[in-house]
Amino acid sequence: MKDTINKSICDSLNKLNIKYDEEIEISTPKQKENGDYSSNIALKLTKKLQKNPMDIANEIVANISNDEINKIEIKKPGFINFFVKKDYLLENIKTVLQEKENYGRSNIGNNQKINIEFVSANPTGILHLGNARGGAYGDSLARIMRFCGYDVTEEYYINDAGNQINNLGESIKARYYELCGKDYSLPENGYHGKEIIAIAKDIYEEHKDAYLDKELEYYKELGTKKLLAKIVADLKEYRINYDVFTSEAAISKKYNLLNIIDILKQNGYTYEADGAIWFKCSAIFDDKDHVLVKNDGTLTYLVPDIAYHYDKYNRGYTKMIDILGTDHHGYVARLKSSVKALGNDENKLEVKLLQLVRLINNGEVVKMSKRTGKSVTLKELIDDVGVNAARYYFSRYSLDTQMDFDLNLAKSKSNENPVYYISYAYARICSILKEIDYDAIPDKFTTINNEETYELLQKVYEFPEVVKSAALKELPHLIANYVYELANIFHAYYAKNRILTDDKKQTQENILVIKCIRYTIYNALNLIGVIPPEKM
RNA sequence: GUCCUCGUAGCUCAGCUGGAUAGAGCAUACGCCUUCUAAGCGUACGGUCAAGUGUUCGAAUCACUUCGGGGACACCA
Repeated sequence: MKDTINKSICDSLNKLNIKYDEEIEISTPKQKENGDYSSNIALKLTKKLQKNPMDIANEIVANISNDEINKIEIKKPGFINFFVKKDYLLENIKTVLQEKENYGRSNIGNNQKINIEFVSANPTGILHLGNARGGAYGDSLARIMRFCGYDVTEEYYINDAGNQINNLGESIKARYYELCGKDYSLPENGYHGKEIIAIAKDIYEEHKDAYLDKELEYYKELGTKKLLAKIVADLKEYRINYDVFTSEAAISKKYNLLNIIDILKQNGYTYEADGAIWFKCSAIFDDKDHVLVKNDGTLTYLVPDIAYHYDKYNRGYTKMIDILGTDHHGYVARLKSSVKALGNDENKLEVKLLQLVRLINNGEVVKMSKRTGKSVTLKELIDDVGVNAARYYFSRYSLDTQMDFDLNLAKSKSNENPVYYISYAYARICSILKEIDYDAIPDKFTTINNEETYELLQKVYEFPEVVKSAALKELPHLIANYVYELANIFHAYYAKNRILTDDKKQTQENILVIKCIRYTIYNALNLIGVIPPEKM
């Protein structure tokens, strides 16, 4: 419908010989008396034409003729308001019923290759709340973009090398020795999570003290393997299924990290100082240089990360999205610098920063830390409130809102989570359809004529646009909010209108209408990883 | 100290490439179940959009300043 109005305005402008290069904005007014659609084109043209906007609006309107439009009004500063015939809404019912679970799908992505890397938590512990947020965002975005015709790869980067894995190994070893009654102190930066103790216990139960002479390497490998398996299992339960897991160790093998440093050197972005090799990233985007090779000859974390992104670039994506916590924000400039220093286009790499989730316990902020093991795990969250509630909860806010999370409150109030409100609408529809179902699509709808139904259908009609907008702006929460609003309109409609009536034709058409709602709710929820129940 | 980010109703948040009277939910008060699920619907109450200045036909939205919350500033990752 917007297209039709857009075209009408364009035609009118042509007739008037007015040139307007930007896209004409057509919006849907909040107040009903301001029409179904509205344009501010006259206001935009005031400066250019040096004329009163009301006069411009009048001229434009005088040159519009379109039989899909009922009437056009011009309001105060110069808005042009369109009141349109509702036939397109009835036509859209047919579209929804034909497209079913594909309603809302589009091909704006044109098969572009997109890589979304998210969570990527080190395998030194299990996933916690912050990962739940990043996970919900990344996976929902992937689903939305796929629905819009992008070729999306969901990727997890495993930091399975370096210092923190040494610490992991040491931590497990220490716990194992403890169980064997031997003394072995936990490293200063050791991990204190329950899962670490559990791994040590497993070793002890299986081998008693026979493994005391095992090398550190054994503990490292075993720990990484077990924790990663746990992470993957938790993610799967959270309805995230990655396409690719890339391991830091594998990247190091593939590229020989020294070669990466050599390329940086050849491009003139390194220098030596204090016995270390530095990355001259301040010459690009960063405000400080950083060390690549420490004076003891070992590499910093930066090198494998640079190699990893180099590898991603080699895989030919048109866009790569990294989702990181705001605590990594200083890292972005470094990373982008490295991309550019290696001769790649840094604009293809987009870094999304999510505000960290603060955990509240008994009214006090708890510092979450994997090292100390103080946090709420993803698994606990899922077990306590369910996947649907958790996914919805984290999908409904934009990434830059700071969230306080109170697990007790979340548990006690889980019924207040809007996901139940939406599910309830879905279940109500399913329940009616269990009574009577009807499939045949009529050529013409003859019984639909009340405002609530049109409002409902209008919302359904907007769904594909909302999906596109969510994909382009990379904002999954638009979907979460949309489907809530749809449920809201449905509940109001349901309260006022009987769906099963004495009139057969009317009942049939009502059934078709609520089926549209059902498909739309289902498709929308599916995009944010929520599966609505048919019964509540 | 430098940089980033956030500040909208009592609470949790939408709205942000500038548009018309700033929206929901929760909480509070009051209504609505003989009929398809009351996990629902409706009404009321609630706002100097942190403060200020600027940009312009028009600012919650953009720019600058100030104040407040959070975060980052390692030869840790």
